[in-house]
Amino acid sequence: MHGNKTIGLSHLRITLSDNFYIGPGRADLMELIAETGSISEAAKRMGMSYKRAWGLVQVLNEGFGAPLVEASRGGSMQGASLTAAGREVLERYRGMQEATRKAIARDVEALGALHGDMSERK
Amino acid sequence: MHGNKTIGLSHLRITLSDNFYIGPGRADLMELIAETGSISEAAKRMGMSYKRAWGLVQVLNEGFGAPLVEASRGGSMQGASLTAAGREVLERYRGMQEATRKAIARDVEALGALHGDMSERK
DNA sequence: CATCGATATTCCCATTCGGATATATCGAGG
DNA sequence: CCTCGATATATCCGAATGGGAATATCGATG
Repeated sequence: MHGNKTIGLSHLRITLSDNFYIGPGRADLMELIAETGSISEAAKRMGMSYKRAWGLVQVLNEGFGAPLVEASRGGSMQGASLTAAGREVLERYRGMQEATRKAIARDVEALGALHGDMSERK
Repeated sequence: MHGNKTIGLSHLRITLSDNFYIGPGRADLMELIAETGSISEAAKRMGMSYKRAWGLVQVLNEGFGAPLVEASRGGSMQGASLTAAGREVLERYRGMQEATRKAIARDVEALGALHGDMSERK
């Protein structure tokens, strides 16, 4: 019928300071790092290069006051994971996404209906 | 003291279909067009080139089913304004921004406190 | 029918962003 | 002390973005 893109909230960015914000891409990356225990594997699943993912990790660690991602190399313990702060940031962000979806549901529906009416008539 | 960037919700994007979304930049541009009655003046106030503003107007008019911005040239009636649909989209978007701010206020504060604790100790 | 102001449109170019790739580094374990 | 897998890092390059500027177009008005 029509496309498969998500309708509704697509980008929610929260700015915490001049040099730090958390948005959907960074949150997804953090979640995948937590799931896979690896920056490179998370990057692969996000469809982005390791370089970009690594750059984002730098931003996450340097922008926030404390590191959000912990990475270690060498031996069999190598890999990456979220710090306690990282887990909290991610959890809070997911919560805000959900709260936002609920808060704007009616408006989204109204806009969707308006958009539908307008574009239906081809 | 510190920077002057807005803390909290900074980007809210709502996707209505595969080829249309409304975000803060587009909303601001629409608002300025409504205020000034001119694409070029709105562009100037947004600090962007007319070319870019005009491109955004194209997107707004072609992505949504119906035009959101109406422009006319020639004579003394030249200028631009929002259509009824445009006004409604803008109004709804502003409402969603406000609803979102309220919905996430507690989380933002909590994150801000966490961030503050973390970055305070230099 | 010339003027005027804002829209409409195109061309060229600097900057940015990120992918691809290659290489270096680390350190537990065989 | 060599291997291995994942992190860390630099270099090169193509695509996309958007600005600046030049030009064309429109049409009410005088």
